[in-house]
Amino acid sequence: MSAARPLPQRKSDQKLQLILERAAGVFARKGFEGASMRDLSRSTGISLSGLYHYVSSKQQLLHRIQMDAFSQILEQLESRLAGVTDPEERIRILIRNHLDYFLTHPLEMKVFTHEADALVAPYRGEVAGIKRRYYELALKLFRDLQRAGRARALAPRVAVLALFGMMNWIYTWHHPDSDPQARELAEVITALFLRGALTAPGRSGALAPEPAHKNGRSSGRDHARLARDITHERKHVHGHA
Amino acid sequence: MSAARPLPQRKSDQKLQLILERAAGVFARKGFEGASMRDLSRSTGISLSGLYHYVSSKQQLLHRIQMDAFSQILEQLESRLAGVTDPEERIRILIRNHLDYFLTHPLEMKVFTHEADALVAPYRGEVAGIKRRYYELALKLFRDLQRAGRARALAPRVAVLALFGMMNWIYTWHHPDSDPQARELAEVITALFLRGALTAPGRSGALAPEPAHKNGRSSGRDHARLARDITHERKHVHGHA
DNA sequence: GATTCCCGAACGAACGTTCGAACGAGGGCC
DNA sequence: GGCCCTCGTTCGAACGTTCGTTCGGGAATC
Repeated sequence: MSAARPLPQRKSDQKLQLILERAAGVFARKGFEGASMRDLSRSTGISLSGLYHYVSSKQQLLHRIQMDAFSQILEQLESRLAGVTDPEERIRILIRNHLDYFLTHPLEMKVFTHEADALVAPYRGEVAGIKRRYYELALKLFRDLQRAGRARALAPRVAVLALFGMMNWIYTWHHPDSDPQARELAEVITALFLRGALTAPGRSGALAPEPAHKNGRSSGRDHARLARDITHERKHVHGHA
Repeated sequence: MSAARPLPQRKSDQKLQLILERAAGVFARKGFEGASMRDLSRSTGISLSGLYHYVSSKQQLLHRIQMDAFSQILEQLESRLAGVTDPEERIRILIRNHLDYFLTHPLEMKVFTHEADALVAPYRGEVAGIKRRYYELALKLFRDLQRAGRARALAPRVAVLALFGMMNWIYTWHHPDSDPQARELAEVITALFLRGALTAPGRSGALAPEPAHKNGRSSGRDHARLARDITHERKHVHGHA
């Protein structure tokens, strides 16, 4: 999982990797347009002009971050899908894979989710291409589920994009030290997407075809946590009370 | 529905309204940081310095747009909920109301969805406050559904934010002239959120407790449309082939 | 001695905002 | 009517700052 990306050998590769990491952080915090190359210079310790030895422009830097992230997530998904044939299980893998990458690379994920429109002419098309491959794969997965007679006749485009909405929106509210991790998050979203929030209408009293684990605490806790998250001023990164 | 906001009387109020509308458009197209007051000057026909007669700063302009949008959506929701007691129906109203506003004010919706973090100190808190009220209302609606024994024991915070994810993500892919309008969109999302994508496991052959209307066309159409949307270069506003 | 790495200084452009002067409509006063 | 003064409105020009990027020249490495 962490050895998927070839470790940088040469020293200059390491420095480029540092730049990419810090750039993802700076872009995530201030937005692509709001972040300056001087911010990045400060964050990396490399002089402003020194950055241009590794990167040809700010645009290319964003392009590189987005391409790396998408390539990785797509590649990992394809490898996890290999050999699995059950359509429902394949959807579960898609969700789990997306959230795994999301929560292990929150900065990169925010950048390629939130700054999808910031790229211009030459770079834009390339990112759009890999993004399309990803969405088309998801669409195919959903159609296979329908074709197997296991999914409702919902418009596949809307259903799939709604699913991506659930997942891609997470970066706006997820706090790693107080919110569920990838496993539980994937369980909730999978349950919602596949079976919905309602209990079966017939046997409304006797539920529990689902795991239903550790969710008795629908007390005031979530309430207070949500309120804090929505209000959260920009500074407080973690260290929750 | 359209007469909810008092029509501007005085001439200068009309001009302020024009500025707010165009600013929403400019911010939606270029992002808050990426848009300049000179862009807005060009878009309104008002001179750069002239804008500052109506607006005290760029930040205050964004603040005003976001507050107006959120006030309107929340106010309309509360009025639509009045008198309705069935928990499931109240959730349906929330979804329908959100999407109605979304699709009638796509620019404003994108601005307050995408630029939620662009505001700073004095303005930030106020927007956070009204946003919190909205999220807390949604959370209450979901808890009521659970308390009535009609919803699964999912973590309410995650479930509600997943629902908002489905809806708020729409601005990234929805094209008004080729995608479903609010009614159908609300139906799909409501169906997903409440009942999920899967058909009931027992009677997998005989489906159709849902309307299932006009979804026989799971042909290559959606596929092609999705591909186009994901790839869409910045220019092509409409006029789809 | 060539190549890679790195930086201080500067470039021109664009940014948000301010300033002072002009304009036009309106009202009281002669 | 003619006059002045006011007030809401508008603008060109400029302020100081920050932006992305470039350039020329040094150090370090092979």
